[in-house]
Amino acid sequence: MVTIKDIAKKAGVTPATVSMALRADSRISEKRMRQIQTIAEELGYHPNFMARGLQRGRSMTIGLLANTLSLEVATREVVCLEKILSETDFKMYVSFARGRRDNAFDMVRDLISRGVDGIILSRLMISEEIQEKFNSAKLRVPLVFSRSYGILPENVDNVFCDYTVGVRDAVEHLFELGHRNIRMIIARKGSRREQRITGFLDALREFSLPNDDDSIFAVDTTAEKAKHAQSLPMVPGQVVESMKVFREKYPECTAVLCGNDLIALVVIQAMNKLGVKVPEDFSVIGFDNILATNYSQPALTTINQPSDKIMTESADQLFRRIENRDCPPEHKVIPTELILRESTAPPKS
Amino acid sequence: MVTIKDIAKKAGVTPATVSMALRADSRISEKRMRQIQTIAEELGYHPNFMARGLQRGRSMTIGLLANTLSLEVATREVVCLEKILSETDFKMYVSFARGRRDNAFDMVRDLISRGVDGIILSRLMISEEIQEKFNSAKLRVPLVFSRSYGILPENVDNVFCDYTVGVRDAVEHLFELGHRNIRMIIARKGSRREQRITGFLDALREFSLPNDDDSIFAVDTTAEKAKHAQSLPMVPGQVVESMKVFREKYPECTAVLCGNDLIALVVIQAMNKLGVKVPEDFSVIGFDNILATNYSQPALTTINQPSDKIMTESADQLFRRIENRDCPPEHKVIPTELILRESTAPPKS
DNA sequence: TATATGAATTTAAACGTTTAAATTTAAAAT
DNA sequence: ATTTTAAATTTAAACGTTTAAATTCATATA
Repeated sequence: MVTIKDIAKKAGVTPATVSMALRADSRISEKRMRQIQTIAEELGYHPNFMARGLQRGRSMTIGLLANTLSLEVATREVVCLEKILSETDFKMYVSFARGRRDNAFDMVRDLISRGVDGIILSRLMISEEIQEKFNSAKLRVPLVFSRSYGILPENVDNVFCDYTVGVRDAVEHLFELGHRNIRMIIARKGSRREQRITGFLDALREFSLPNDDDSIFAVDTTAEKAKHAQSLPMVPGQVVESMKVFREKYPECTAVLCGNDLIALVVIQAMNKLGVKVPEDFSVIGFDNILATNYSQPALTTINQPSDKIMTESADQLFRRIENRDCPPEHKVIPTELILRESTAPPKS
Repeated sequence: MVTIKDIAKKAGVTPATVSMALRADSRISEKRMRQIQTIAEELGYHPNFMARGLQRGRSMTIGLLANTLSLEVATREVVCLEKILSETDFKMYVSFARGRRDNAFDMVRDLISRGVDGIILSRLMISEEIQEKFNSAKLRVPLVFSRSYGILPENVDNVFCDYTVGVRDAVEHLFELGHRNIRMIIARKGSRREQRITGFLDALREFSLPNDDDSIFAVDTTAEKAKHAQSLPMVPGQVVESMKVFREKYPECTAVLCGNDLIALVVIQAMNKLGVKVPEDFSVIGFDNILATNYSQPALTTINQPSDKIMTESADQLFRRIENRDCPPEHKVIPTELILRESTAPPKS
C-alpha cells in the first residue's frame, strides 16, 4: 500500500510535509503542494483512515444501531442515513439490535470500540438497567436517541415522533367524510401503542364523537405477524372471526383506525371475506405506511412516520454534537402525517 | 479512554504483557492473566480497533457495496449480511451505489481506505472501464462479486443467480395446471432480462408449447415504476390499455410470466379492471418475490432469488479469501425458486 | 552588516496496539 | 555449584498518520 512515507521519499521531503501538503495546509508552498499532490496521484495514494483516526481521535465514522422490530422501518433508516452520509466524509457501521433488549449497551460499546465518532440509536427500548449503564459509563462519544423510548439517559439529544398529530388528522379526515362512529383496532399484544391510543381517544373527544371503553377493540394477529415475518401471504383467519364479532357488536361503526398497517391490511381482507366492501361500506386507516399499503386493494390510507425527516434530524443532531460536545441537548419532535389513499370514503347512509 | 497502558501501570507490568494476557497468549502465566483480566474488567477496558487494525493490518471490518436498483433487494442483503456478521467479530460498512454506474471503483477505493478486510459487491453492473480499473489497481483486499454482471475482473470469487431454473419451474407449474398458451410480459425498458427471457423460451420448447416472436409482450410501466419509487399506490393506467390489446391479440393465452413482480402486480390490477379474474380466468407469475407480493389480491406466485442463500455464500467466499488470499477463485451459482401463492390456477376451459 | 521577520520544512513524539527478539527469572539437569 | 532449559516478562520497533515545537533559510528591516 502506498503511504505518506513513499510519497515523501519520492518528493525528497519529510512525511510531515506530505501530510500537510495533502491537506492543503497553508504553511506549505504552492509549488510543493502541487508537486506532492501530483506524486500522490501518480502513486495512487489513498489515506489510511485507521492511522489517521488513531492519531486524530476521529474516525469519520458513525454507527447506526437500529431495532429490527419493524424490519421495513429499520432498513428505511439505513437507506436514508447512508444517503445523508454519502454527501459527507463519514461512513457508517450498521448494527441491528435484534429482539434481545438487554444488549443495546454492549452493542454501543462495540461500536465505540471500533472508533465511531457518534451513534444513532433508533427505535430502541431503553430499560432502566441499560439507562443506568449509559449514565454511569461516561461514554467517549455522543449518542442520539431517535424514536427511542423507555427511560432515556439524561441530557442527551433525541428525536421523537409524535403519533398524536397523525391520529388526530385521521379522525378529522373520517369526521369530515361523515363518519360519526369511529373505533380503533389494535393487536392484542401491541406493546407500545399507548400514545396512539390516547391520541385517538383525545381526537374523538375533540370532535365530540362517542368514546367509551369499547372504542378500542383488540384482535389477535399473531398468526398474521408470523406470516409477515416469513414473507408468506396473509390469511386473515382468526381475524375474520373477530371482525364478525366486531360487526355484530358495533353495527353502527363505519370506520376504524388500526394500530398498524399489518392489522389494517388484515382487517381489509377479513372484511372482504365477510362481504363488506372497503371503502364503500367501511373505511380503514392504518399506521406506519409500510410499502405493502400501496399494493393492497384498496391501497391503504395510513399514518406515516416520516423516517427520512427523523433520520435527517437525528443525523443533524449527531453532527452538531460531534462538532461541539458541549452544546445543550436538543429534543426534536416530528409529527406523523396522514397519507390519503383509497381505503376511506364517506359512509353509505 | 482506558488503554492497555493504564492496565499495565496498574498491574505493574509492561503493555506487551497486557496485550498478550488479554488475548490469552500461552506465554503468560495463569496468575498474571487472571490479574490483568480482572483489572481490565474493573477499569472498563475495551480494545481500540483502529490501533489494533493499524498494527495488524486487519480491521475486522468488511464493506458491502450494494446497488439500490431494487431497494428492497438491497436492504434485504444488508439485513442478511448483518445477521451473518453478528455471529462473528466482524462489523460492516454499508455503501449504496446509487444509480451512477461509474463510481463503483471509487466507492471500493473509499472502503479500502477505511481499512476493510474485504468487500462484497452486490448486483453491480461492471463496465469494461471499471473492470479495467479493478484489474490494474491491484487492490489490497479481496472482492466478492455477488449477483453482479457486465464484465467481471478475472479470477475473482463470485456468486451468480441462475434465473433459468425458476423460470423453467414456473412454466412447468403452469403446464401441469393445464395451461397450453403461456406468454411472458416484460417492461419495455427492461434492462437486464435476457436470462429471464431466454430461460422462458427454452422452457416453452422443453414442454413443446407454442413459442414464437410474439411470446414476449412488452408493456410500458414507467408510470408504475415512478409510483413505486415514491411509495404511491399503483394505478395500472397505461397498462390497462396494453392488456386490452394483449387479450385481443392472444385470446387463447391463459397464463403469463412477468419480468418482475411490479409488472405482475400491475397486470393483476389491470386484468381486474378489464373484468378478468386472476387466477380463475388468468394466471400470473411474477419475479423477485418482493414483499408486496404477499399483500396483493390474490397473493402473487413468483420466482424468488434467495437473497439469504446468496449472501451467505458471498460472505463465505469472502471470509475464505480473507483467511487465505491464494485459494483458487470460486464461482457459485444459486438457482432461483418458484414460490407458489395464489395467482395461478387451472385454466377455465 | 547585523538582526529581526516570516515562510517553509523538519524533528520528534504521539495515537493504542502488536510482535519478534532479547532479557530476566526460576527450575531442572548435570 | 554450574550449566541447561524453559517459562515469564520486557524491550523496542512498527503500523501510517498528525502536530506542536524546533530548525533552517531566505528576505526584509534597521
